[in-house]
Amino acid sequence: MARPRQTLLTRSRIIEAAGALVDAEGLDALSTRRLATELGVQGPSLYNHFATKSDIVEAVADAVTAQVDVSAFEECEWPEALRRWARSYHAVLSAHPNIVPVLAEGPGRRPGGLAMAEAVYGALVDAGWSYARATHIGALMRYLVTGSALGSFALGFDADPELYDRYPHLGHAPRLAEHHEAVDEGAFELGLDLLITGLTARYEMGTR
Amino acid sequence: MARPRQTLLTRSRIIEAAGALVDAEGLDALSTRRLATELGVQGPSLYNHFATKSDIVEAVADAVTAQVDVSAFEECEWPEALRRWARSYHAVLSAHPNIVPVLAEGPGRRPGGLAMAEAVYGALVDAGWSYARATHIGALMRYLVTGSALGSFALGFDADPELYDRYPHLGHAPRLAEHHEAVDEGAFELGLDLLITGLTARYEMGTR
DNA sequence: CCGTAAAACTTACACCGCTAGTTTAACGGC
DNA sequence: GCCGTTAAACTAGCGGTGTAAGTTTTACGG
Repeated sequence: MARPRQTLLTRSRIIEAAGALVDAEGLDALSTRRLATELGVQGPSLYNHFATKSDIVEAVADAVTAQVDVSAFEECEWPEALRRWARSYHAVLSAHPNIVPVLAEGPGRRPGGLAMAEAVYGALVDAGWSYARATHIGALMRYLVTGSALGSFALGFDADPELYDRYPHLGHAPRLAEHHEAVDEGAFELGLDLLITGLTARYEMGTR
Repeated sequence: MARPRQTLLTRSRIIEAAGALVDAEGLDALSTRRLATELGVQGPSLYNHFATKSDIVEAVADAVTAQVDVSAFEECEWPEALRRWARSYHAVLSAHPNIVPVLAEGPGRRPGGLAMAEAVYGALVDAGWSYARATHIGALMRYLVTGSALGSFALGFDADPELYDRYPHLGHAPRLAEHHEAVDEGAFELGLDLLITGLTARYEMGTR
């Protein structure tokens, strides 16, 4: 086959298939040949639409980031807006856990990430926070959201019970895996509450 | 060469060389052949000492985790102990940033991580925190430490200034890279303070 | 002293990201 | 309506990856 009468590939079709593959089988399953097969095409054909595999991964990551709802910053006061944004962010990452390692490595220059940073940073600065503090707050929220989505803390302890015999306090650890979703949710919500109430207190004290 | 008169490889020698290689050139530079060359040996010889490459990486990660100082939990009240532990954890990860993605994926079953979890969880439970809350707090601290070590937030914005023209609030973003260490430190210290003062308040209110 | 296990080796397989060059179809300009 | 250019698929192949298999020689325990 040479150039087909109707184009087989599109950037968006590639991103969609790559995202589905990552969601279904993880980042390691995303190879150029495998992705091409999924699209009914040969491996190198992808390079007509993306310069590198990394660009494809970045595009998938950006598509996920774009799903985060930042509308709260236009509708609410900053504390409630932060809360709603963080929950949306958290929900999106929970729906696509396999791409989280890419997102956690940094915002990069993905347009979705930049748009999100713009919304958060802008709202905080407009509310009166200093540039430095607004940056810190944005970074902190990112730590909380990506941390809780990246490698479930509870799921890390799924090994055989005898592994914990030497650790007197970790006796319940193997049972953590059963409730890992509740544990991760609980930690996230606790962190969200501590951060936002703490920030609100500082804000009202005038240390912005 | 067949079996040498004196053994060339040891698990600890391999771990040391792998750690140095990762520190110097990043995770991607760690290939079995490259590591073997560094050790004056052929690639597959490593498999006499480790079952998989992943086991080598895990061992490196564990060696890093083992450097974290948890002695504060035996010497201080829990809030100050959390603070000192988190700072030690943060310092260790800052000294070995290239291995952080592995650590951030979860505690796994690495003995160093388990020992750390045991110390933290045990101290919190002994102080009166419920099992669930102690777990949440440990997870939260991990989010903060790994998040701030994983992909510097500030360094993410190193691109060309014109990238930010469309984002009115991100005008200062390119200059973030200059102060990225201060930004990351500031976010970490702010988060640490917010979490610990918030937890102290809850503790004194009796909601443990 | 000898059998066994260990620690290095060589060879090789299947896969990886990606480059180069080829073929053919679509598109814009005369 | 042809025609040069560009685009989108192809095939072939390079250098690299993790690792399995089998070989050789040495060290060690009975």
